[in-house]
Amino acid sequence: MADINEVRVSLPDGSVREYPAGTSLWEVAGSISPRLTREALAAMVDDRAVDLSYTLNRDSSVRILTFADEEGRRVYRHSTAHVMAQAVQRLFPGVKLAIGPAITDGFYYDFDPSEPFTLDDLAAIENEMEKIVKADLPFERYEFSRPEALARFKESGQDYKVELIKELPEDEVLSCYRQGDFLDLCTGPHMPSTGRLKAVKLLNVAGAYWRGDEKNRMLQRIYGTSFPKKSMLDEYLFRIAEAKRRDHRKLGTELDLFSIQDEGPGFVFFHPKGMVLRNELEKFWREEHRKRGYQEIRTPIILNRALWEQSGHWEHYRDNMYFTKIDGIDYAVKPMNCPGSILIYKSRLHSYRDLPVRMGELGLVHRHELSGVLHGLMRVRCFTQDDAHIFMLPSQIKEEIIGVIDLVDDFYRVFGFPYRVELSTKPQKAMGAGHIWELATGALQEALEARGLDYKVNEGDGAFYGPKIDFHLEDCLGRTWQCGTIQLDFLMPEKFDLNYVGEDGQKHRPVMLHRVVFGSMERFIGILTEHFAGAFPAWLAPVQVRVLPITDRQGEYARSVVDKLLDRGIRVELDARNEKIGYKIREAQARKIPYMLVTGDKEVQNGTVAVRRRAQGDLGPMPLDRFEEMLQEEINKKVC
RNA sequence: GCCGAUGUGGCUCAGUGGUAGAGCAGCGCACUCGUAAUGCGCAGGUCGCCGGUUCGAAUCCGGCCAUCGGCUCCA
Repeated sequence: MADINEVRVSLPDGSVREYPAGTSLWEVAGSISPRLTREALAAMVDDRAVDLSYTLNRDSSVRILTFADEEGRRVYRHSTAHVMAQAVQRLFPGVKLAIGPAITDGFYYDFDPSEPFTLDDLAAIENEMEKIVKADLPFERYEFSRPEALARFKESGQDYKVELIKELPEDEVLSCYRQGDFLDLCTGPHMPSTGRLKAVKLLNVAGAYWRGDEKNRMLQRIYGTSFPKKSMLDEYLFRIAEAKRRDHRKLGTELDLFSIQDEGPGFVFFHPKGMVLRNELEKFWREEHRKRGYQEIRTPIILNRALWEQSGHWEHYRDNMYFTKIDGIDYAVKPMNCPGSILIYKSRLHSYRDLPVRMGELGLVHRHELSGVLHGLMRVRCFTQDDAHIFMLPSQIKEEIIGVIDLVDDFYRVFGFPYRVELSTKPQKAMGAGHIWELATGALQEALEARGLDYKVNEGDGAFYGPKIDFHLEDCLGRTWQCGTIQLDFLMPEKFDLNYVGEDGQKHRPVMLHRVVFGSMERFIGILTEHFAGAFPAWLAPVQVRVLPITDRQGEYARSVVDKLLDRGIRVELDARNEKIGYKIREAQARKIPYMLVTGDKEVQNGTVAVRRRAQGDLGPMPLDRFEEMLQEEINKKVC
């Protein structure tokens, strides 16, 4: 039995240690290892994050947090945000403070200054922060009652803090943290002192609404990040630079894949090379869907307003739609493909024996997005969904969902994308009764579990007509993109009075499933471009081979090589320009063409080609047939 | 839509009140060359658009358009 003055502390490694009551976490860390003492930032005590100065007065489980822990990083970045706010307040007296949380790779703080910050201000703020770091000011925690806190922040004119305090529960004890001359309302915890900050970088300034609501005042947000080692910061900055280097908008121009012109903001022009990519993706898509029992359809882009009223889009989606009039009658440009698909289903009678009916459509949809959110191929105003609608018996739900999950898995595997799954439930602005939503959500959940997939639940993030499973794929820089979704829908069949004839000869209601795999062809091409940094695998590469004669003596032979490959369906170009071979290779590398075939006198004489592979360099000479065989296999197997 | 920044030849960028520049790409000529840049020459821009100030505007002012970074990961 432990002494009443002793507390038992269980540590993450399963060990239990005893300390005198009143021992601080600082001391606990010290008793574990000197390294932990150096690196400790805060701690988790019984799953609550606290400062190292926190003292233990009862048995607890303790985990000391360092930068290696997710929670530790949050503490580190949040403390950095406080230091930045202190620097800003010193340089811009009278600036009002809003909030300053840690985010995934750093932190931000929202300010309400009299003048917007400029990029030059950032350097000055960084300098001032350095002084605060050098001074190594301790972070000290204070607790206030609500009235005390209110009085304090009212007096210093911190209106946003006052607003925050007013929203907190009446009886709550409020905490503030002070470092030197700076005091901020904050739950904490914080690192022990400002001297722990080693590498800080302020990244950019941007406008942000108070509480993210466009009805509120626009504040000035400063983004930054921090690390305990300069090398870690450098690595992070390198990752940002790498992402910039891979930007699909830049590569799209360089590789002549697509453009977006002032004449059509948010509307993409696909150039011939981009079209090759698109067509290859579509070819792959069609083949895989055919194998899985899908039929392809195409429905009109403009349809009568009455259809959209019936589907509920008029009520729920009007703000994002474009409208037109034909012969004095209202029409809408489709923002989704489902109503069109439904009209095809309804065009004839269906027997239960026909179900499931799987109708795929590469459907062009238009959606009005705010001008400020447009972004290359990733966020556009018109895009092609690789859509499909499955009409099925209620008893087929689970099997069909599993079928789609398998399909998505197969697709992403081809490109080498790992992915995460999320389940989104009933939103605020939803159509239909609660029990139907429960039924639908349960079916999705069951399929996920049957398939043994881990998933995260997003409460309230579903479509207005049903819950959904989202697939978020991860690219080579660790960024995630939402692509595939599966949405279960009991409502559209109701609204459109869909039915099938059952075994009993009576009419019954089918269930509908909406799903996409690529998501949008445009966005998927953008993601692929960044993922491969423009160096597409051979099966997708707009140009697969470029033939490079060394002098114009080999022009005729090079031409015959090109013709032969063209004849076999290879995408090949000839570079017959009067340039040195090094120059031609350099350019072909820059265009990220997978294979270069150098043809000089030796090759003409032996009837071979000297193969150079984009990634590996010179592979030496080989007969053209052997090269072609090798390339065909690489293309057929979709080697990445 | 809102805040801030930006807009100069196909691309990347210089030029802050006095006759529009460079590199790359393109075209021509010479060289006929073996695995990431041969040399010389030529052509190419109503400086995003509209208006204003001025003897004079890419440059200063106003409006518009487009692009870029953002617009709750909540003390």
